[in-house]
Amino acid sequence: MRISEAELSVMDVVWSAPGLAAADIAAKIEGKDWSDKTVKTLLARLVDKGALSVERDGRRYLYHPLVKRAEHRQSAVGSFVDNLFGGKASTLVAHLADARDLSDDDIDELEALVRRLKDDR
Amino acid sequence: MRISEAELSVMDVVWSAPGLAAADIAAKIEGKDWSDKTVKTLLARLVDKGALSVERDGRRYLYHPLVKRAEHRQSAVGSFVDNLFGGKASTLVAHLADARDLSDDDIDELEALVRRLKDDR
DNA sequence: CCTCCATGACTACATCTGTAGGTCTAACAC
DNA sequence: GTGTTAGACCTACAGATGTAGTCATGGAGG
Repeated sequence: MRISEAELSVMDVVWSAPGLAAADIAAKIEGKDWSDKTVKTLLARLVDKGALSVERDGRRYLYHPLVKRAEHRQSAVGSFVDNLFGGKASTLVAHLADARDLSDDDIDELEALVRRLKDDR
Repeated sequence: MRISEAELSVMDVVWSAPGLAAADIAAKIEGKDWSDKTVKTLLARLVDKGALSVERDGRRYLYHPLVKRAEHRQSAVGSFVDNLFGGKASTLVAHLADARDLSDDDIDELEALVRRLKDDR
């Protein structure tokens, strides 16, 4: 189940605040100047795809995520690495360093990850 | 300039062997069971987008990359991090370990990379 | 020369995406 | 109870994408 870029903006809101109605979600979307109709369409598509569930609340619907953000991120990272880097995660990371300046935090995080990985193996 | 998933398979071949004709490229595409027409269409679209250049060779065309693989990877990684991880590279990295089993090689490379990054800062 | 085939050129078409617009209905304000 | 309106429901439509098919044409082979 693929979640498109526009849909992802909607999911982001639902993930961080589950149980909102369409209008509230539309209001909380940042960066995009979308009509509420647009947001409704995206919500409907997400429900269709099984990414969101709806709960009736009087005359409105409240939206809840059916897929977890972490799950989605994981599968997205997986296909991304496969598509662009022939499945080699280290190649991705190498490009990450070029693509954007890694912050000290980023580097620390990487280091911690490496330590964890080495302990595990 | 966005390169779609199918187009990327074509680019992969052109990147690793520039200067081939359409039929040869089609033959070298792995994993996909595409008609040569499909490959031709993708090539045409890539030329349109300015990702490939053509060089006439008698009655055929030879294809050369106009964008470098590394450049494309970098910009793709950039948008990916922005879209999915709010621009935080470390969040991506955190998910990397879960998304796929990293090979020992991957881990070694990661370690080397971290060392380099730490030296630089 | 005439035929056949490899290639290019153009066309096709369903689906997905981004981005809305209209209509209908039920609840809320009076 | 009647008009107003928020929200649901359906429809629209252009561009991107995946996946090909048809037509024309210039060389290669006989």
